[in-house]
Amino acid sequence: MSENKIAVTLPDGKRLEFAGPVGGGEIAAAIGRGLAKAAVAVRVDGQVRDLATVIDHNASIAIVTRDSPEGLEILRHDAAHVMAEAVKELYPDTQVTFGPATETGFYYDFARSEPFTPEDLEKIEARMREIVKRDEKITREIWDRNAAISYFRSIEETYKAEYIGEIPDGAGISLYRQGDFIDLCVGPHLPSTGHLGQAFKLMNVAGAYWRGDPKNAQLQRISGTAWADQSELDRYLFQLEEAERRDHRRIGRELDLFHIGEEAVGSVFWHPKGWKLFRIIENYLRMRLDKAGYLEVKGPQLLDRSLWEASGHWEKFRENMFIAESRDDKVLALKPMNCPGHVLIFRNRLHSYRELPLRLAEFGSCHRNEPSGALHGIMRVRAFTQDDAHIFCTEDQVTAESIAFCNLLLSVYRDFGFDDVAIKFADRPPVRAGSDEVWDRAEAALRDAVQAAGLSYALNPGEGAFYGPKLEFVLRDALGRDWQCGTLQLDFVLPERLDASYVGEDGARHRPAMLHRAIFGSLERFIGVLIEHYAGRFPLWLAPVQIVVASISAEAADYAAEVARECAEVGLRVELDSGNEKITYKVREHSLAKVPVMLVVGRREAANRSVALRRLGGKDQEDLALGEAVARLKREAAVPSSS
RNA sequence: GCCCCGGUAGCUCAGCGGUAGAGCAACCGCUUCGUAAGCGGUAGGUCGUUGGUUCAAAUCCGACUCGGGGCACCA
Repeated sequence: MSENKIAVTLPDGKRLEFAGPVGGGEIAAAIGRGLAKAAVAVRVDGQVRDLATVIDHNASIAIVTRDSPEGLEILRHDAAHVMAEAVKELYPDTQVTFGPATETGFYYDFARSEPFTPEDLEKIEARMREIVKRDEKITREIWDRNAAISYFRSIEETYKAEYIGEIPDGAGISLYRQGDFIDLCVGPHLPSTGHLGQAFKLMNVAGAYWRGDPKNAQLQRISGTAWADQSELDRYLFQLEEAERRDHRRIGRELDLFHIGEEAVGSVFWHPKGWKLFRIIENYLRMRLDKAGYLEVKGPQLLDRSLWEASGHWEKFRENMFIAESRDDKVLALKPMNCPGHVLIFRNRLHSYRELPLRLAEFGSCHRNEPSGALHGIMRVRAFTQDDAHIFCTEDQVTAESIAFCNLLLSVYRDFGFDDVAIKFADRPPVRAGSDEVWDRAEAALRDAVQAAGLSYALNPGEGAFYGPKLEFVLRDALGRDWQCGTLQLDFVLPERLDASYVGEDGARHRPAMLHRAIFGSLERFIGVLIEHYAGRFPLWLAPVQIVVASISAEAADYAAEVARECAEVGLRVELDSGNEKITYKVREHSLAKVPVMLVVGRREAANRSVALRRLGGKDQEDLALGEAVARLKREAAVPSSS
């Protein structure tokens, strides 16, 4: 009898003994009633399992609750199953395929000849809520593989049958049953559909390929969001609204920064204020690059086909290049990248090892013929400006140059208010140029460098550039969203292909290593990120219009003009509003235009030669002498890292 | 590129078989006013383009185009 005893160890080290094999639910109940209620699964020796799992050996146990990360994932996965059940009830001719949890919810891909309409989504969501109320028990069953295949074939679920056919033979096939709905699934799942709760919402329908391959059938993906409770759901929905309010396309229009039109699909028409912002950012970075020992160059837009053939782009990326023809029948391409041009500049004369590292920088206009579906505002365009540079150096210098670059990049990001930066290391992709030996060296060198810089990184396997491994720098914005902007790529291939060399200490010619690097990636995209990060409320040094001087009545108009002149004289970007609107109207108008500072002047200020300084969104103003206000604003508007 | 949804005045949107409307913005007056919308008036649209159905199309159908949400892509 005593050998049947089961002892479980809880996360806090406490041990519980049971007379025999025991279910996860019973363990939770033994610990406490509250826990039993919140329990959705059990972790047995590190593996998350159904709550009903019977533990028949001594094990370390943790009860997974619905609000834990694992619990939430199970809940979302269940939401997908409940949705599939609802869809099968409402539209029995639909086939289910695959339906996982996502970061904020879940989706399920369905095969159905009729498209799902928004009204269908409402019906499906309503049916899901019913299924939750039915509180159907969810149970796990292990089937024989062939039995499972013929079962799914018999109910005309050909995708499921196909998928099971590819699961390796052996352990049996795990199925989950809830009500009349049976789905192939490894689990784990909630004890019953009632545990899902009602904090979910269907969001949209979209196309998705079976197994992500465009050659396969296109399925209909219904996605939703699901949370542990209603307040979490509400918070998420509010976040979505906030993201919409900050959408750079909306703010770009509201602040008159740029527009995008069908006359130039995928390109940006920069308006005066947007272009001012662009130039502020470009000049800031130019200043940083000058200080960091870069040399700015400018290469041609159109380059001959032969160069792209030599670089390898013609073979690998021609689909994405805009091709042009000259009148003497030469074929040229608009550059999609700056590197071949920089190599041509480098090898235009012989270089000594004493000149290395040589850092050639360019604000390079690049054109890439992106698929139409990929375009998105100014974030993903066909014509963009890279803050590109190529560092030609010896292999020995790679580490030091990489460290210097990482530090420069982090410092630049900080100046823009981004303190949270993640790094990914992308190693060799399946399709690549260069031998495995070269890749071994390149990957090792880059990894050494990032480690030497004292930075931690996550591996991003197979995502390197075709010519070399890369570091990707991902910044997190005010809404917690990630944006990949910066990159550092090590390349031993292109110098070889385009025959770049330098004369070494030994008098012989050597191949330089080449570091491709960008901090913003694309100026257009980075500006889009900035707009959303700041919700259009730029810090003073970035704001296209820093100050509006607004007069209260016509009497103060002359003085207002003088104030504006004083501001402009010290280099502040200022506009004058001495129109005959009421001050409340002016305050509202310039607040909506997100101008950081208003200097309000009326009869009183004109008499005292002072200004009332009002900050964007502020309630009260500060009365200052004109000279003091100007001096203070000038100080505040200083470009960071400029002194 | 693929699937679904959409395109009405500069912007936000109503109209959804009987021939185009509102608010804001613009323009013109009046108002000179102390911190997020003073008042009045005027002008503005071949309803994305194009073909079809109909006595009649912004409205129904097709194609194209642009945009949106995804998928795929992202050197």
